[in-house]
Amino acid sequence: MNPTIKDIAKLANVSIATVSLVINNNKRISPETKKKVNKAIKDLNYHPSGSARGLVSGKTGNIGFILTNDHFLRSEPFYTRIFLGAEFEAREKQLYILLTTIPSEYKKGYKLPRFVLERNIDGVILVGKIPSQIINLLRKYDLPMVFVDYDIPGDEHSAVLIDNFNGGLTAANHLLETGKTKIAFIAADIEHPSIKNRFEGYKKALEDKGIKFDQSICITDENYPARDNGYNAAKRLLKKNKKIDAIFACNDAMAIGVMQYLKEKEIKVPEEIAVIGFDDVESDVLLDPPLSTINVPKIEIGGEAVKLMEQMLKKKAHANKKILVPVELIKRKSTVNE
Amino acid sequence: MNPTIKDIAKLANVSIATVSLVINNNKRISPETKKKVNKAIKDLNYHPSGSARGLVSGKTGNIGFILTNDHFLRSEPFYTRIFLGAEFEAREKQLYILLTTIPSEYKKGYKLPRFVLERNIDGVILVGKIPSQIINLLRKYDLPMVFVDYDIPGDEHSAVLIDNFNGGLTAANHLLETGKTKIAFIAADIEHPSIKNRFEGYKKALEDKGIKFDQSICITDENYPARDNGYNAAKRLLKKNKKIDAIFACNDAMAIGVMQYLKEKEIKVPEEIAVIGFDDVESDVLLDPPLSTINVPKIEIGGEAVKLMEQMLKKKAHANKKILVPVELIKRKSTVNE
DNA sequence: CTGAAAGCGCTAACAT
DNA sequence: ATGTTAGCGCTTTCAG
Repeated sequence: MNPTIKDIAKLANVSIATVSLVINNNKRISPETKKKVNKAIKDLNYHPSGSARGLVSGKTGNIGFILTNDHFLRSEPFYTRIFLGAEFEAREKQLYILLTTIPSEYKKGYKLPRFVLERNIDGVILVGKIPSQIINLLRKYDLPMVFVDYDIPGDEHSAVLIDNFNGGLTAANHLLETGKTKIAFIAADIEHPSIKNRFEGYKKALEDKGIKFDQSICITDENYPARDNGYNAAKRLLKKNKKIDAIFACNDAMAIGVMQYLKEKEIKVPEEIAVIGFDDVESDVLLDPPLSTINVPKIEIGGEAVKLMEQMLKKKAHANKKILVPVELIKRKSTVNE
Repeated sequence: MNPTIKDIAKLANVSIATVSLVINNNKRISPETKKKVNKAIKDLNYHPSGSARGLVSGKTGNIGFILTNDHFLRSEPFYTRIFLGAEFEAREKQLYILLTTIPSEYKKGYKLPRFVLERNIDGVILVGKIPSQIINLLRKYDLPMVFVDYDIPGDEHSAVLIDNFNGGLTAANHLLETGKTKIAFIAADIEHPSIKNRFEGYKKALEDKGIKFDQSICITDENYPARDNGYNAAKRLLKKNKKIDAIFACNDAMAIGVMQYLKEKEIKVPEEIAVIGFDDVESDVLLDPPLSTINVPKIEIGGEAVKLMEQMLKKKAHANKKILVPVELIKRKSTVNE
């Protein structure tokens, strides 16, 4: 059986209170007893029980990580990598991440994840777009919350956000610099704040160069930002018979679909149509040609979310801190030859 | 504040013991009181505290999921998808997965993950190759263990294993059926049971066709089964100036590297050299030509591991049950034209 | 069929 | 500086 605090107390000839104080590094304990107790702890290979601690302190050392089903199941490892970054940072901080998914659409009768109901977590990280009803339900528990990649209005929450506006701006500027002027934009769910911001950045870049924004070469109503829909959007775009010389896809998944369509139609990338994506997922380099994109530091984002959460748990950060993570242009052959 | 069992007892006019019995579905409770109590539970939106429950029952409802660092950081989402499968199944079973990584190499002074030391889990799933010293440390805690994709000798553990032998056999047979006879095999860490079994399957297929096994076209000493090393292995293979007409890579990551090398050398796939991998990772279809492979049902494997764990926790399964998961040939253009 | 009471392992007043 | 003690919220004998 595992040793308990009593065993340590007995072995070290002190009270359990003293042991507890030593465990928690209380300063008002003499060096000798501290040493004595620590020796007993080491000798018995003692570790305090998480449950017991949790019961009395109300702290579990766990952080909930909530993702919608569709984000979780995306084939491109975008949110997965954010999770990995979070897990990595959590380990450093001696915390654990409990991951769970929720439905993408709220339905009546929906129950919150068990870990919030049963208080198995100290705080919750919400990643990507989350139904507002669920956010409201969650608000009733006074759990620290950190949003990731979802910019809901209001100021009473913390968030780690991607600099989507600048990303959109940079991507479009890059295409402009390579001499392209008829730049199409494709997306799904333009109401998503992240996508909207990318779109705004794109518009701003055009505006700066004095190029008139043309809604007719923008597709923003595909139903999900996946490969198929990228393929589909490219098809729709070219069916219109507009002369475009570049496509800026709101994410790499769609860009990959675009590339596939262009390859089928034997349209030269980037000479005839340049393509740029957004996210920088693993498989971009496998494409032919490799896909230019805007790198989003996914691992870091996960890490930042956990850091922020930890600060909030220690009351070192206000519950409304926002972190804006910069992005970076990655030039590959889908936009520049050589 | 969250309601406790006392609040329910008060509201329902019963003792807390009765409430507890109702929660745990004890049969010797009258339908009326049961109804009364359940109403109170619903009215107050009560959920028992995980910590309190854990403290007294010794059960946490959490399962540890242990992966080595390098597996975790692999760019191909293989183990990640097994994790997703586990998480998916866990949710069904009202369990939570705590993921953590451990070093790939054991070092003295290594401490087990906090969740085992602090008894935050009821059982542990070990995925991929795990240093034996760590396995031994873990054995001291009497936690149910399920191994995944790692076939350690002995019978005192449960495992979910991939049918690697048949996979290797199938892959090689497929190449043979397309008329290839000089089939190279490339791998890293041939001591890994999974890889060894793939190799054995390959050998068996050759033997069945009466083709003599040729060690000189097998490379089994690359240091890690990643893209770079696949590239490297292909290079080494072709430098030898042997006439080979197919390459069977021990996994897709290496196969992707092979494809890259062949493309650079302008060697036609599959006409001159056919290529087949193993795993069926997402990006296979993006390659040019798309990569034939052996599909490993990653999501299912994670799910099976959790199911098995749950059975063990409920004592419905012996602690030495082995599950062998079948694999499937996926024909794509890297081995067959048309 | 239900209740009283002990106790799981720990923390945090409060004493000394 | 250290010990005593009262719970934290629950399960589980044991009585009734």
